[in-house]
Amino acid sequence: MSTSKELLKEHGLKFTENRKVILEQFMSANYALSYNDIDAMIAQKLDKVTVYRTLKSFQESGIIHEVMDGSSQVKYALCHSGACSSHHHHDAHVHFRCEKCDKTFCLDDVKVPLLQMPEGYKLNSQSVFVQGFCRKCS
Amino acid sequence: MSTSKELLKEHGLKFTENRKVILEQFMSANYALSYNDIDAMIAQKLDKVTVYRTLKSFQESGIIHEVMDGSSQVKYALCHSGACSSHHHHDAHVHFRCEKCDKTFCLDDVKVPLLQMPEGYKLNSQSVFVQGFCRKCS
DNA sequence: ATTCAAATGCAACCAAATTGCATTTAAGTT
DNA sequence: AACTTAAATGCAATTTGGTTGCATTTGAAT
Repeated sequence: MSTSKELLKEHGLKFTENRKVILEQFMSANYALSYNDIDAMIAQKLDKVTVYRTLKSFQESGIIHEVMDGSSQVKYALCHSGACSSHHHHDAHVHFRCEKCDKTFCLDDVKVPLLQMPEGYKLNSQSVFVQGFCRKCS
Repeated sequence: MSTSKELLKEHGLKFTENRKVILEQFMSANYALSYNDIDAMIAQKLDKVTVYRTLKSFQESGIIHEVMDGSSQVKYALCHSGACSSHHHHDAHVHFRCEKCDKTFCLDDVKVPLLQMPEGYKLNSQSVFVQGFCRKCS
């Protein structure tokens, strides 16, 4: 388990107080966070531009990855695979959105079978998004 | 193959000139369309509110379904299964986004494998989104 | 031809996210 | 420890994607 400082260093990012605070939100949550989630968690202490730019640099350096869950805001979650770096994400896991609590989780354990593409298509990456009720809400 | 008029009738929607025009864009395209795509195709002849509301009513009546492809705009594509109606979509197929031409296609033939959820999760729906190069761009 | 709910278009609005620019700060160098 | 500089930050303004309120028009059932 790295500290926020180590994690930033490992991905080539300068350590700042703001980045530490934002990164720790991800480390303490077990679900994907949107800008609004973060803004609420840090009690609106940071300018929104800073938060958005921080999310972008975290994503570009492979610390977090985008989670599509059909909501109007983009969400992000920590990359756990360790294999993520700049512009090379390795998140072949399943994203699960709970229809009751509206949280979206990364199910790192669920294996996604490799799909067979029709003739002529070349597959680079696949992502699976499922909905239902999470453990707490079932 | 239904005409646009028949298709609207079958889904309980009033036939209007605007709906005909918009629906025919979907029938002529083999890929998912965003508001901007449609606006360009019809040469900005309709108010954006009309287009957005038309898309919403098409979706709610089961004529088109939402396609998430990671782009900033929501896209839609015709429901081909025939099993779609109001608030009951049956689009268990794969969506494929081409990284070169940036079009997103419905691969109706590629079946989505049923995933095994971890203990405690209840699964309601699943959707698969893949990226790569399409037939034309390979 | 009449009727009326549904569809349309305009203006205004809202939410999410980005850009330009001046200021501050982290971290390497003397 | 002070110096330097590129990167990070914050404010204001803007852009983009989409929605709401309301008055007018239109499709299709009588």
